[in-house]
Amino acid sequence: MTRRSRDASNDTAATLSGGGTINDIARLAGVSKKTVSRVINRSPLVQQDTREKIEALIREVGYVPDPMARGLAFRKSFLIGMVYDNPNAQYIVNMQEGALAGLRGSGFELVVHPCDSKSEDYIAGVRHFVVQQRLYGVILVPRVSEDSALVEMLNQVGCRYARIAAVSLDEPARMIATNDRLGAVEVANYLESLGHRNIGLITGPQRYLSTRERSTGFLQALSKRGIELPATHIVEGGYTFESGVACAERLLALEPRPTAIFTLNDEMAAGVYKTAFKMGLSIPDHLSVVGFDDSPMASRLWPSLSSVRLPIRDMGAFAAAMLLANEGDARAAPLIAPHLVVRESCQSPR
Amino acid sequence: MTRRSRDASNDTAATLSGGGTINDIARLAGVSKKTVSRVINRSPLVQQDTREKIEALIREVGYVPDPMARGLAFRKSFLIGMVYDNPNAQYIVNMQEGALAGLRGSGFELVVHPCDSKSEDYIAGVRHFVVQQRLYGVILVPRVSEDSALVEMLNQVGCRYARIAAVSLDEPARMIATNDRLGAVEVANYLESLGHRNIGLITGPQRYLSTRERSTGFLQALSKRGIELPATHIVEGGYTFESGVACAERLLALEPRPTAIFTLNDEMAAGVYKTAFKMGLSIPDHLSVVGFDDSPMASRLWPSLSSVRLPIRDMGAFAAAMLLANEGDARAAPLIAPHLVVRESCQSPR
DNA sequence: CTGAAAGCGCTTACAG
DNA sequence: CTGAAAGCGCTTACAG
Repeated sequence: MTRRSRDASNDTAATLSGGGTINDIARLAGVSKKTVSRVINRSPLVQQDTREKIEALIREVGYVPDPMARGLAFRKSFLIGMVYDNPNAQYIVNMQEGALAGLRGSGFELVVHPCDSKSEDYIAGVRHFVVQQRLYGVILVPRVSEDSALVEMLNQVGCRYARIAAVSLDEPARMIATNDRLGAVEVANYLESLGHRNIGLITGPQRYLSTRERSTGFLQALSKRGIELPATHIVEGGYTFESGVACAERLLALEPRPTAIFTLNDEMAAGVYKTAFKMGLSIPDHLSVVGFDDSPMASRLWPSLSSVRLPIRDMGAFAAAMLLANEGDARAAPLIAPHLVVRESCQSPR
Repeated sequence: MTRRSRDASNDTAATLSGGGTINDIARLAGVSKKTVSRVINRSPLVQQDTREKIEALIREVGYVPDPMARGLAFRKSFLIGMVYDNPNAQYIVNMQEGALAGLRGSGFELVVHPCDSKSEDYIAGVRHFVVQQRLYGVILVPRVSEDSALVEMLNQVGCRYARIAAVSLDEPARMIATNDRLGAVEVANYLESLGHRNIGLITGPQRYLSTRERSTGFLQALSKRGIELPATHIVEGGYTFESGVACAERLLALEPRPTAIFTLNDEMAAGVYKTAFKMGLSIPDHLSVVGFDDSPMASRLWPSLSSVRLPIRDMGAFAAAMLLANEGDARAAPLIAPHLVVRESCQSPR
């Protein structure tokens, strides 16, 4: 009889559950399933040798607890959601990979939720997602991470979250600040050190936190080195290619013409390239350009574009680890530092 | 008493389950929970008016069945996996969006699983993912979709799948063929109609199905129009930017120099741009270029790159719908047709 | 067409 | 430190 049920559970193992149930382990170990449960959940209330015996058995049988059964009993799933409205595909994919790396070995999986933060009812959509799936927690990617109404809803339904944003917006244990400002400072120092004095800046929409942080960092650092950009040299784009083209047309019509342009993302930098080429200006001979994001395109443009890189994968891994940490263990993420990747798009003005 | 429990279940609704349990609905409707279960699962064995009453109640209360409880009883989760090793981030993000669109309203969610198909044990990784989560099904994206060992494992563990590949590799109900060949035919006809006769082709690795399909379509279509490419004009790249640079150097050293180059992805087309510019060749004046993928970069390059676009979002939606369909309803996806997006990178040879 | 019983594989709450 | 009972919210298998 015991034999029969073992065989049965092994057959099951081959096609369904991947190593029997908690009952199989309990029977094999000669303990109650509650004790096995304690081992699974790392309760300290298990005798050392009992624990080791059970752990060996679990490995041997290849037993993995069923997340749905655990979730049903816990009233929380073993799923982490990633909520995003970021149009930068590489950003999303890198973040996913990082999050999964942070989840590795925990039995948690990542479920994705793209959304449109401009639609009125996107918060209701996220709410439904979180509540129905009883998500353990969610990772909030810019720009949804900046939406306090979203965060309020999550607090209301009791869902944990980790916010990723250009600067800290929340308590450290729920926040990953990417310090975009530091990246922009590095660009300012780089351009100044090359000898540029007549510099143009193309920003994103001012309602974006990233825009405000990057602009502030850039302008303050220039100012610290004695360079004040006149208002004519700062134009607001829309983080799109087309807006980059249009803003570059305005900047490059100035007299004297700026010798360098910093765009707050790579999309707009590509737009600057287009305008410069159309005007017969060579990069970096006549114009130096720096972007932000280090998108795949940056190294494909010709000449290749110097750009600020954020450690997106690491950010995703920290965010995931933060969500899994116990309340007590939770600590702030280490300092995230963006850095400028120098390529071929800049030189000293002539 | 009835009142009290209603209130209680509403409190719960606010923070946890989003609208009570099956028992609440059953009590309110004055039926057994089994009958409610039949309504949820669209069983025909329910009287029309009973069904309507229950459906109204479900809407009113905002009841949504707990996927973990259902999954535990069904022995299958309400999760669809997406398994990929494709380095094209935009492809992945579009596919995710499409899959989610196909899943909308079904109560299913999408869980992602990037992997490295070059590593020896990636199949074990996918197996663990599928078995532990008891996935309902998986979407297989190129190139993992081409791996018959992966598919064999999935059949062995009894997991449904939908494969996306350049050409049909499986029974129609499990396959979404993207007909890459048709896209390449269109490019051949386009270049020939512009008057190009001396054409270069940069392929991907021959072990990739997409490469074989695209190459075949292109060469056959040219042949049909009386153009036979000599072996010197066909070079094998690695689908990378760098390989595009190197292959272009070889092609552009030929005498007479080709007037057009077709690269089997956009990454390599960007490499051709770089080589052409370095040699002082202007695009499209001296050289016409066509890519494949219609990546975001295609429209950002200067001049913008003509490229073949696949309806990736739709493919994802079809794949998801296919997985949810019952065995009987399952039917082949409609014909997927890639098409050439014409931009500024080609003109007649002079 | 409808329902009472048993069970999916875990955990919590309570004893000991 | 360990376990028996009850329960998480559903479904299957069996009756009627």
